[in-house]
Amino acid sequence: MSPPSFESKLNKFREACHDLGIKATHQRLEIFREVAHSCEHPDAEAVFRGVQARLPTVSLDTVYRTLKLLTELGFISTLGHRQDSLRFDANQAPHHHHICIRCGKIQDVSSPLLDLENVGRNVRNVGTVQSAQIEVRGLCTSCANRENVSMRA
Amino acid sequence: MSPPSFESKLNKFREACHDLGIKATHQRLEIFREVAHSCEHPDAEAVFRGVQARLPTVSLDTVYRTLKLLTELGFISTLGHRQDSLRFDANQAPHHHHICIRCGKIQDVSSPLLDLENVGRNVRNVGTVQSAQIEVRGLCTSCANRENVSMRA
DNA sequence: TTCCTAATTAGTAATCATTCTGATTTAGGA
DNA sequence: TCCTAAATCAGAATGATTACTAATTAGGAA
Ligand SMILES: [Mn+2]
Ligand SMILES: [Mn+2]
Ligand SMILES: [Zn+2]
Ligand SMILES: [Zn+2]
Repeated sequence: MSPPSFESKLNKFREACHDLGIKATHQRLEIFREVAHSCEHPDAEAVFRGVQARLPTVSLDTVYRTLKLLTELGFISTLGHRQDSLRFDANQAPHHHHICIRCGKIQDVSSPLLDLENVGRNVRNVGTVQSAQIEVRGLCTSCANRENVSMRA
Repeated sequence: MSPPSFESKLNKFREACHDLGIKATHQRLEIFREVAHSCEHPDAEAVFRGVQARLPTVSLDTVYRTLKLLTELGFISTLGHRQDSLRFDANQAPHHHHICIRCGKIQDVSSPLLDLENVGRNVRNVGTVQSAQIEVRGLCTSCANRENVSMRA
């Protein structure tokens, strides 16, 4: 099965807008088009520049709002995860991280799953490997427990 | 082998300062101590507050400068990437990324190495898994080629 | 101990991605 | 077509970070 065409995605987006009672504006459609047709993993500014060629008065704010909307609806996703500020780590052993999506707690995860040779074998065709890190997102045990308690109520 | 003690790391840092001709100030040592003794992956502000308890007149500027120094010297590392902007991806198939440390190019990497069940098994003790993403850093093929050419010169 | 200079301080300003504000436009149902 | 809430726009604000400034402190070689 080939990946769904952009046109079918666009129609899904129109439907979603209709279902949610939000407007399928030119801006929204063009912003989606811009991201969908890029293989560059563009940032908001790059999307803005691309869309500006077709909609000269589009505002950066609209680009940001629409990218957020598309992300929330699952039509696109973001790369990495945004935290409020840069964090520092004195643990220089190779390890990975579990980030709680509720409380923001970051815990170390060590795993033989991902050593550099193993990754290098998988990545050989795109480039060299200097470091690799897994970022796992989910609930930490205390947040997960709290969740369970409230579900039982 | 057990991880190197903080005292031995501290001595390495003192040596590095000596070798580089920079001063091993109280502030630098205390800031290193603060990060090294934290398991919380603190941000600059949190390090600042911690150090302030011992050095009431320390400045935030010094904390930032020292964290940067420690990172550049490889005594600590950073987590997340607050500097650059968020990037977006319309490829909704599960996949990972290779980020070129020279030119910033981001390429898709698909790998059976990391499916959610596999990760979940490894992470069970710290929490639940909602998503997981590998970020591999290294040189893209064109940057790696350029590197080779210049090494041959 | 002395001395030189790097480093620190307080305070302020610049930077840059992102978000907010308030006025204006527009999508799309009636 | 008309109408109105939703969306957009331009520009200002925000917040984390970095970078100044000029005066003061203090590391560490001699
Ligand atoms: Mn860690
Ligand atoms: Mn991708
Ligand atoms: Zn949590
Ligand atoms: Zn490259």
